[in-house]
Amino acid sequence: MKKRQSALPVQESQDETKAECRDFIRAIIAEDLESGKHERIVTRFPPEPNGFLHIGHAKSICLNFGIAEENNSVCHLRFDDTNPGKESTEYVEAIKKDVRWLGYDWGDHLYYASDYFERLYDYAVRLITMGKAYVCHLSADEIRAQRGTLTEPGQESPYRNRSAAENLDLFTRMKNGELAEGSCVLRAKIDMSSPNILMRDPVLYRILITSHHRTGDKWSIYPMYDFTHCLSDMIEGITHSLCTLEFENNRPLYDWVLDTLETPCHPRQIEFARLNINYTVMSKRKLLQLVNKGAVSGWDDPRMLTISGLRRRGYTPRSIRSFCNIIGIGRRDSWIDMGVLENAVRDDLNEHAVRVMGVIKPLKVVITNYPEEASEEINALNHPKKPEMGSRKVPFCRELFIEADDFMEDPPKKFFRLGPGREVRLRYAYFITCREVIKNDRGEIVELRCTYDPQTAGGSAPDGRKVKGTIHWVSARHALRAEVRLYDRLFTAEYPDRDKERDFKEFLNPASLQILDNCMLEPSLAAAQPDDRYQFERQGYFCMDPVDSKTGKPVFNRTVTLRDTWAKLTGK
RNA sequence: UGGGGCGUCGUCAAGUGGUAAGACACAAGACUUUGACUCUUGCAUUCGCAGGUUCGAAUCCUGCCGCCCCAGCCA
Repeated sequence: MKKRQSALPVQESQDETKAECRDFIRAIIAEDLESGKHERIVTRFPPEPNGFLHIGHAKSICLNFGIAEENNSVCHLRFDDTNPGKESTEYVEAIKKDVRWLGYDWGDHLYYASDYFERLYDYAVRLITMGKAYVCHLSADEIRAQRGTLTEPGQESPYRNRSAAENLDLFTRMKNGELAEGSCVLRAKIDMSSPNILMRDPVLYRILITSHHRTGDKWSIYPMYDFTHCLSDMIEGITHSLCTLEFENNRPLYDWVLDTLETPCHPRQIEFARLNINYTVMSKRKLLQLVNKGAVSGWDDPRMLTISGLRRRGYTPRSIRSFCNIIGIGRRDSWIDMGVLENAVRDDLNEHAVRVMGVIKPLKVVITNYPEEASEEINALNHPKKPEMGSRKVPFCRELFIEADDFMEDPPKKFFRLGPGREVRLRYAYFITCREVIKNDRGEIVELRCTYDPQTAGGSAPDGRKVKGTIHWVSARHALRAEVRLYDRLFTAEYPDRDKERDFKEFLNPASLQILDNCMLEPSLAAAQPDDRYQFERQGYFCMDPVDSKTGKPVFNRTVTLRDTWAKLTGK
């Protein structure tokens, strides 16, 4: 028999999103601290500014900045900007904004690999002098052809054994822009027969006659990742260089550069599994394709799992940190269900979001026994479990809107909402009974005629009678018109990029965005500010779109629905 | 097929020789003026498979199977 322990009744702060459970990386760090190997831990988050950050980066950010926080230390933000053709300051600024928004602070530890170009060049010269690097005139195709295969060793370049002096001269001319792009590269002299293909004389520098977003036209050669990253880590005194699993093959090269150069310190590279979430794609390259193709409105489209998309969708930084904490750090290829991310926001918003009433698909209701010109102010709680969050007044009058889905002419069993002759409660207001269904020429329901019971003010009956259903409503006369955008997953396939035959874009979900133009919200929402988040009771969490909202006509994005047992039951 | 990794519930994930934590999902029930929230209960005799060592193995050994990464002048 299996015994499950129930959750411990530990009271934790709502802001507690730090990892309580120690992953293998934190275990290594704790060990290095205890053994005295390091007195202080320094980590870094090193994005290339060639796109916007996504939820996968958030995992790395939470790891690196989280470890720094836990150890009273610092995490550097370093831009790995060594490929000028793809990078821009626009991306740099977007990345800084996103890291800050997530709640992390790099203090004055903002760095750029491009700041190290001069020193990197000096290290390259040193390698050449040591006879550990050479200028190679083979074309890209020739280098590929001579690199060998997974099972066959590579061929040594004919340029491999020229003198250091000659190499130095050539490398200087590369630097001075005297040589054409593609005419030659600087290569490490390691081992063309290494079983690790990355060690077969990897390219260290290439000529790129491209202007760099920070160094302009100063350089005509740019260092490659494998040469730059380890040295940048070393220069900054990084103790633990955390990266994703696909860089595992690069680690011997990382170590080779630092060992060969006999650098004063040698950061330890540790790899962890990158984040995968189903029904979406994660790589910047693919996200960029969606942006360029116009499949989404931009990097911040609320359907994108970019940090900026999630922000616009209504996710809170706290919910993203909590998500990163929940999924953990490991070395296995894993796929996280989209539902885990959604749960993280739900939990957070359930705790903090103000409740309001909003009708997304309006159906008019006329309370026939309510005086024509009358109206009243009904008290409504901002949060049912948190009286300290206060209450507000919601106007009520003869004509209202209710959710079209809350009425069925021929309701099935267990349908607790409105139907002909049925009585339900209007939240915080009165019991109403449906007396008549009005249809148009096409037979569509356009209006309901109901009566209310004045005795049930506030929503309870003095005679003690119960109603099964409580529905939300908005006064027609006072309603604030709004556009509401409902989002569904961006892809129809669980693993859109797993299919080798078909392009991932073929799996785009044509119904991922639904725009409802004629939504009716309670008037208190007129005070909503861009990015404000609410729970529309019985519907979900919504946030005011900061881009497309206009005065008098706000746009609300649905962050996530509420859990809906009824929909699940009816198979919707 | 060379090298490097990884295989514990549907999905994540603890566990590192002493007899399978936790979370999500799922199921049943309670509560409910949100079919929400909350609460209660259930949910791996078994750790990719097969052998072996041991009083005792998810943990050690051997063999096999499966999945991921590497042949950019990307990062």
